Amino acid sequence: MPPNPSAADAAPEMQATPAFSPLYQQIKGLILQSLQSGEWKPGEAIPSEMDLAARFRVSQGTVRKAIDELAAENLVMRRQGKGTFVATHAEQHVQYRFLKLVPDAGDLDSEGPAQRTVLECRRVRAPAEVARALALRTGDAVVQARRVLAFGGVPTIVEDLWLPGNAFKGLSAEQMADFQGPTYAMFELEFGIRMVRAQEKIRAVAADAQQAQLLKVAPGTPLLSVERVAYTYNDTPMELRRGLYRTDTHHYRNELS
Amino acid sequence: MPPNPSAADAAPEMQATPAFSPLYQQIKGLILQSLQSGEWKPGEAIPSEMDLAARFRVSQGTVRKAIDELAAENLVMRRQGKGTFVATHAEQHVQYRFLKLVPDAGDLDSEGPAQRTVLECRRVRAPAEVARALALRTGDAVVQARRVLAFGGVPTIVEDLWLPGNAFKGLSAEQMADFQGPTYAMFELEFGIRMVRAQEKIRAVAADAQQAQLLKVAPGTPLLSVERVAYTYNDTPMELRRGLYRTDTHHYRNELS
DNA sequence: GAGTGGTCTAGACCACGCG
DNA sequence: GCGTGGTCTAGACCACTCA
Repeated sequence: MPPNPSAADAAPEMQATPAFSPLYQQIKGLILQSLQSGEWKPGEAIPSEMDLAARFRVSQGTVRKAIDELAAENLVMRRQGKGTFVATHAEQHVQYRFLKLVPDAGDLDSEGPAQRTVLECRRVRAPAEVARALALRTGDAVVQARRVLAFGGVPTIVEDLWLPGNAFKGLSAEQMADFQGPTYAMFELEFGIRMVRAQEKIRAVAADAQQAQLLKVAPGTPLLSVERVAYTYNDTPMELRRGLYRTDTHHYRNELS
Repeated sequence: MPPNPSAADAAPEMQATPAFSPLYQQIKGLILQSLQSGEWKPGEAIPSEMDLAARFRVSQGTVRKAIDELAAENLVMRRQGKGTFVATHAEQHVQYRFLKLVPDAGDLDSEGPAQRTVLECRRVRAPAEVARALALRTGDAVVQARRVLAFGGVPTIVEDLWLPGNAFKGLSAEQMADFQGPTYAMFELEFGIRMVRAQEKIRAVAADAQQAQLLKVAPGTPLLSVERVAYTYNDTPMELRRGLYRTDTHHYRNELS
């Protein structure tokens, strides 16, 4: 094995660091490419560690360390005795991977799934702010959707979604309403787009008249504003979502370490 | 080496799982005990991997995996070429490890450190709710403190702290105001208590008259209510903190994956 | 019992920090 | 140049799953 053959070959420009990249990072990159290219679909098993080791001509330990990192980033899931599987938003034991709103009391899943009401879903031109978040140009086509989520019959979340028009051609309100399971699971199945990580900006705001009506609260009620940008592989932003959460019976839970 | 000697020895009671525990987990537990007992102080280096391997009579790789997990939990910090160091809230390049409020624009540290105003700091009897959060009994002694944090002269956070009276004997308002650096760093230095992880419950609330005055906003202004329980080793709760954040110029940032 | 991930070892060598 | 953590290997054995 050449000690460090690939890594930074292209442009020998200014770099204080020689850009040393461990073998296992390079392997991780190769596996990531395969994930990205769709060589293995969400929920499927990827080849065994031995197979991958043979394929890349490295030891099993090196593949193992690469997969360890992918598992830590939730891109892949290991199951002892069975194999390593491509992560998916469907059939994941946590129903909503990115939703951190939990009921104040009672079991996490005692509520069951949310009841969805899709109010709107149409193609529009991206406003400047949306375009910026999605790395598009102002005026590019985006799909905009608005919906209300209720838990146990109580409307709790109203949210607006913006999605790049190119990637989400043909997305309809019916599709959003009828699909069983997380919306991100539908994105995987119907559009082949996998959300892999997200970043949220949280604020407290007062409900305006329309929002208040949708959530059945008094206008001016404080609501949690959660602005989320979700990314696919390669740090490509693929969704902007702005949710308003009622926090009288639920709260946003966060673990710090 | 006996294959699995320690682990669950004490009570052979009902357990569907034979409670198999890998060697590296046991080593991790031993290192954790040493951290807990204060054998190594915050900021100090722990023994090298080779030394620990010799001490516990295992291979370096096993120690390494144990330390890997401790590092992942931010209990310990590795620095290549130098050693492995006990994590500390002082001199950590992120000034405030548990504070996720960031300015909407500008560098994260362009604001500099917060200006603290301690309004109150006294011993009281724990109300039921506080006692529950801190695993005390109602009426036990606790230290209660209230303070305002300002950034660039703008009051942005008002927060109440509750600390177990036993562990924080003698904590004074002056101490809280005068200490340079994060409050959690003071807890380490003055009381030998290290906060290791925390859990937050976030809600949107309306400012009452007093809160509004302290933050110089109109009464009724929506504020982020952040209720944090911070834990030392062993999942022992050692602080309850309730902060109210202005979110007109700042936001709570969260990364999901 | 075969196949998968998980643990453990022992040894070699590399990158980094510091004297 | 030495000691530290970091990488890589090769091989043995263990725990889990499923046919």
